Amino acid sequence: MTRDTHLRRIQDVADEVGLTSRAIRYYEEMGLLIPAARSDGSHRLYDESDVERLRAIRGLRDDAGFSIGDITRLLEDSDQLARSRTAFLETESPAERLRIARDGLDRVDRQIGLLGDKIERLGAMLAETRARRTRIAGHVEQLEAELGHAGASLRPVAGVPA
Amino acid sequence: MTRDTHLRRIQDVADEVGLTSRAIRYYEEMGLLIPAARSDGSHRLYDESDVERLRAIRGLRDDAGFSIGDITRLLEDSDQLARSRTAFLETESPAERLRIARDGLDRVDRQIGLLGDKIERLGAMLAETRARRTRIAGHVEQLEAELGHAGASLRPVAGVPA
DNA sequence: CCGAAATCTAACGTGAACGTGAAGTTTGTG
DNA sequence: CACAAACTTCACGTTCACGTTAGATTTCGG
Repeated sequence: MTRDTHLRRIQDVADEVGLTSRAIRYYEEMGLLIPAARSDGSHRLYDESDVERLRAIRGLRDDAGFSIGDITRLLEDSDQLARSRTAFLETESPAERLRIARDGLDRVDRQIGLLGDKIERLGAMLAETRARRTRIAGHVEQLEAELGHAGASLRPVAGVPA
Repeated sequence: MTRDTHLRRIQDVADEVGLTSRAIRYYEEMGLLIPAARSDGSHRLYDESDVERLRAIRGLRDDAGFSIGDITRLLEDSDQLARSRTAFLETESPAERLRIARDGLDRVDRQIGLLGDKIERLGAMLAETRARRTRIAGHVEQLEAELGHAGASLRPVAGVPA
């Protein structure tokens, strides 16, 4: 099971995912991730799953605007899901499997709910903004028609006083 | 033009929009809004447009997760749009009107871009999560079928050892 | 007009999310 | 193996977005 475990150091990883090394250490302090390994000295060493986790953290922070606390809870749910998956595969009892799967379903449903709510509210804002755009675009079109669609160079129009 | 100018005090407004009075004063410090008036003493007095502006601020903060700095820029664009609208209505020159309308179009397009990007990235996250949900739901369904869809009360199934 | 409640300004306090040294250790390279 | 670059662990500093007194007005109900 020991893979081509290509381990990387902190600054390397930080550069790739767009975080600072300090931020990564901070997330570790907050319990968001533990590096896959440490060197003989004690330098942090990250594997590819760590990198993906950091990418997810950055996405949730920058794109979704979630706080570190929110992210902690979301990832805890994800982690529990992963553990559930392992437990699921290791048990033979269908009843136990069902219980685990149902628990997992609840967790993803919570995540979907959070994301969905956020998207919905943002969508409402976007709709309002688009409505304004439509009105303005209408003005522009009509005026361009009146002016004979003269590009950026506007020449005076007969009958209109300066 | 002097309307039924129903002016309200800060705590009243704060309660309605779901902010604290301190937060409202802070937004004023940051230049986000100036109350419609002040009393003979110097208590802040807000009109309905102020209330709507505060509601917008709260939405951008809580729903979209924008920083106060982001919100400042977004509202500056909106304000410029409003001023453009006034200027638009007050000028007779079609050329000038077109220039104003085109400027407005650029501004709403920027806003739409910001919101759209955010929604798109959130949508990608949601899609991933939904995909996971589908897999888990499949497990649940299959297991429920195997178990004869016994609800929450699980009774032992013949042939399955404890 | 008077007292309680609300608001004012001004200033300091706070939690989150890191930034920024300092001082010592580890690692890769010539 | 020498040595600079990268890393380590503290620990204090900073910015943002307000919270929290403090002390002085102002407003409102009776």
